[in-house]
Amino acid sequence: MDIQQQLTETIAQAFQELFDHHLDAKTLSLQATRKEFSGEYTFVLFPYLKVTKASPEASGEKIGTYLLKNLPDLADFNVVKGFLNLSLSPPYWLERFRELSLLPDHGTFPPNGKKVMVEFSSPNTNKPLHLGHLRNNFLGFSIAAILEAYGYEVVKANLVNDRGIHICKSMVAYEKLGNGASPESSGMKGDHLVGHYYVLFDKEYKKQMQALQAGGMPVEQAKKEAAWMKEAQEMLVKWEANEPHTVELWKKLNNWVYQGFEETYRSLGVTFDQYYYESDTYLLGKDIVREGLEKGVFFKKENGSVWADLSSEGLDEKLVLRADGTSVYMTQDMGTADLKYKDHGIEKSVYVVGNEQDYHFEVLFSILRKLGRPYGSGLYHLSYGMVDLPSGKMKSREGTVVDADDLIQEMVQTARQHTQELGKIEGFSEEEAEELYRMLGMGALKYFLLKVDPKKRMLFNPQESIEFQGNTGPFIQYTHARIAAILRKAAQIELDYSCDRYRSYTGLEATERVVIVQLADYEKKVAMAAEELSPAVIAQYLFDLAKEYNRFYAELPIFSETKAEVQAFRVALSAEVAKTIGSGMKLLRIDVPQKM
RNA sequence: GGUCCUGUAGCUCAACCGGAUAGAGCAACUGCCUUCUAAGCAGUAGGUUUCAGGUUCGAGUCCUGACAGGAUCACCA
Repeated sequence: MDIQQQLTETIAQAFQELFDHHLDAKTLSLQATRKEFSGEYTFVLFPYLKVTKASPEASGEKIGTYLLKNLPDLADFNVVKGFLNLSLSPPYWLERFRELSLLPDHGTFPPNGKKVMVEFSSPNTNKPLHLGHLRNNFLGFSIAAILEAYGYEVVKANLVNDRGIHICKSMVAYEKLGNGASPESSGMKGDHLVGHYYVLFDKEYKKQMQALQAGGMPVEQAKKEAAWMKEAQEMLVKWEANEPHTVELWKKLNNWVYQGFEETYRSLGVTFDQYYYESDTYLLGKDIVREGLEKGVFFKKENGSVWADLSSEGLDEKLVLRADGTSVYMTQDMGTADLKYKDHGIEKSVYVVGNEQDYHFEVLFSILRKLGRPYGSGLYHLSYGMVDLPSGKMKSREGTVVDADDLIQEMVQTARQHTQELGKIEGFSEEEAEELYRMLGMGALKYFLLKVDPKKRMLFNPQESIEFQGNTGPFIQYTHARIAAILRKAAQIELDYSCDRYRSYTGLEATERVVIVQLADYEKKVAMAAEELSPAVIAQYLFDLAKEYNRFYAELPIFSETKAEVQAFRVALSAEVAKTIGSGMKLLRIDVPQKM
């Protein structure tokens, strides 16, 4: 039985015997003891003073004494104000550590037989990826790993938005100004090339709009009347009508974009199990509209448009089908939800999409539940905040975006420069050094974007760039590399640090105990990260673990320690920390080096 | 205007879902490399948790109301 459970049950017993009062152990909770007090777990007495009919101090003393008598693993207790702090014995912690170190995959839960789909990335094919997409990709890819560790079978899906007016804009500009340019002829990556024409479209479009307005046309009308916009609209109609030339152009540009994306995904290390394309799914969902009408979930207005009335849930009416019978975003999202279920039989579905679409997903999920979909209760929107620049929001048309490819390159370059300045690549081959720079640069970038609570907006300052010291990816990677050096040395001197070598160790320093307590918490953190869909939980945990380990590392000697059992224990402790860092960083999809 | 989210140290972020004296990192300052990697460790300084009420043994956390920032409210995607 878990020690916290033992403690709470014994506390319940104490209440029974000392105060003749029944308490359900499940309602009792312990909290971690704050650093400045001694103990590992704390029981808060305030809520029970009416029962004990004594001062907090006296109550604490009584209960503490009882626990001490009845729990062999408890070594000591103290009462500060209304807080009963409990210290478990060194042998308990040592045993706990031994158990952990014997687990082959600490922090990995057994399969729960359930299937979850994580949809993320989902780019538009009219422009390259930027910093905001990076947050999305890292979140989605990481949460997929976390859910897998938590026992789910995970399908990673990418729903590519490859059609629509925005693509047509790039197509129009390319036809007018492209002169048959290609990635090969221009030397540009495919997605950047297409994005370039998207920007050109916008420039020309603005010019045309201004000209019309100068001629006295109202803004709204000018927006629609501008020549290029009309052409883009026509292009969209032709595309939907399967007009060969348009489709061919569309395919050509999209393929360039896909090649560009593939390259970016490769450097991000992101992969998918399933691709969906909106060009295949945009017509789905109309049958669901029919079904909803029959079930009375939707209703038809006089002009023939179909709506969902969600006012009883505090939402309002939402269009699901236009009067002309064509679909809207909501229609195809309903259809795609069914398709996902049909393809994979998932009971849980996570959509990694920015919080600007909170309302959309609230409505979508509500509709699907009303329709009685079997997967309805397993729908989650992992809503994340925007990445802001000091100048405010990123706007692709205004050129204030931080391009993903550029940023990756800069990060690797910064890592290269930093590492070389520190003179840390002795004995590295050229390839090993490059591999390390990539690992550190990407580690810094991923950690930077993942350490913040996904729900919150975050700020990225390009001037200050991303740090390599303090609460960063490289700090954790560094801790891992440090330990790897210790393990190499242990191997070299053939030191045996298996658990029976340190059984006789009784001292257990405070810093050592702190590290063990932290290690023992790992599994719980994985569960929390999975339930809250928050990689930040893991990131925060790893930083704390690394920090505590580094303190231990600075305070206590290992190889110059004379007692064999102490030496063995400290190496074993180090090895376990490295294992946990490796495992946790895997959940963040960050690689860790053996040397740096 | 309606709805939703956010507001914590100069800056970037935590705070285990109501508990102790609100913690880290960066930036600043002071120490520590002849012993396992100083991308590290120890320390100093930095706070009326936007404001005003309320709930209770106890509030950064819950409720109400201001204020500030953001998102959203299209027969757009």
